[in-house]
Amino acid sequence: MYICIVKLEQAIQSSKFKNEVHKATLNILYTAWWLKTIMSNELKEFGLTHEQYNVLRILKGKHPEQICVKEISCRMIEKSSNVPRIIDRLVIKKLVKRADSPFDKRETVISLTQSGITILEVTTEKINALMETTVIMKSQDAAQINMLLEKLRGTE
Amino acid sequence: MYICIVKLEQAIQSSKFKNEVHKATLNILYTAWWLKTIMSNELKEFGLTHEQYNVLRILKGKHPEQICVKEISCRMIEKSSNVPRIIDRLVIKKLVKRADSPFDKRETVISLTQSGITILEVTTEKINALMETTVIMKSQDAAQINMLLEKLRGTE
DNA sequence: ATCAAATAGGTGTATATACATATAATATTA
DNA sequence: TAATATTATATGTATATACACCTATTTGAT
Repeated sequence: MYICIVKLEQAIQSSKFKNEVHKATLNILYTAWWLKTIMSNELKEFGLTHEQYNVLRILKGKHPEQICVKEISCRMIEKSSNVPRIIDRLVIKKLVKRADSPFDKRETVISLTQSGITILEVTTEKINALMETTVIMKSQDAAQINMLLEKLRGTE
Repeated sequence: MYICIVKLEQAIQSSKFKNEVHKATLNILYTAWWLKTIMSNELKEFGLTHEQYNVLRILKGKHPEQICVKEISCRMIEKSSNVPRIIDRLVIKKLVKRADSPFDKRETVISLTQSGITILEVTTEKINALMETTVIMKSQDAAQINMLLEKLRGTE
């Protein structure tokens, strides 16, 4: 328990927390940064950013279906990401392609290209392997975190 | 328990998680985004960003002592923030001031101005009030989250 | 004492976030 | 049906993130 308390303190060089709830918010923010940094490090090798990877993952989930920009936005972890511009960069790299929607001319529909599929498979395998060695967590503890975080967010 | 499972699924419109650990990483990333959004919303009223607020808080912790840029960087929640430029904007708003270090001419030391102190007091009070109504969490649950997150990060 | 290495801070560039606005297409409703 | 509101996407601007590189200063080794 003492070691745990030390850790966030070391990370942000501070030990003055108003209370456990305040410390938990800082701990969540710090842990998210830590996770993103680890993943981005791995993605860098493939010229992908964390957000670009998130978009590719979302497209994979429905592949070979095409998905409109709006639907991708809804599924993003960070909602305020500017999806059209992330797509711009993926199009330049030929990992996704844009097309007009046949149903609604306002919509642009996006789908993975073959090289998008390939890069996604390789990176996902790499990231999964990395996560297994870096994020050491029992399934039971993970379930506990899931429960507590969702309790924390309450009704939203 | 069922409600909890639904929540992240709703947030990112997905229910396909490899396992509880994978779900936990997404839950942490999403919850951090959620927390930042709530806080930024409140800070917006004062023309501050989340990161600018973080720098002001760090300066407050040592006030009236001056702190060098490097030390501020070490204490940031998001380590890769570009502190010199965040300070640029705080200087323009006259919330902090720069000075040469008397000990090491490479260093720039930063301190809060009176209006920096004032804005920090007002915003902190606002954010604390907001957190108390938004982040509904028992001290015991918070302690549990702290323990689990630090366990997850392992040895770093 | 001098030179090489390390350190602190700043700057440049690409990408992302946050927010406002613009534009075209669709839906609504008077 | 014509006029209006809404929706989907794109774009513009300020700030932040990520990373490389530059300069001045200090440290350390010989």
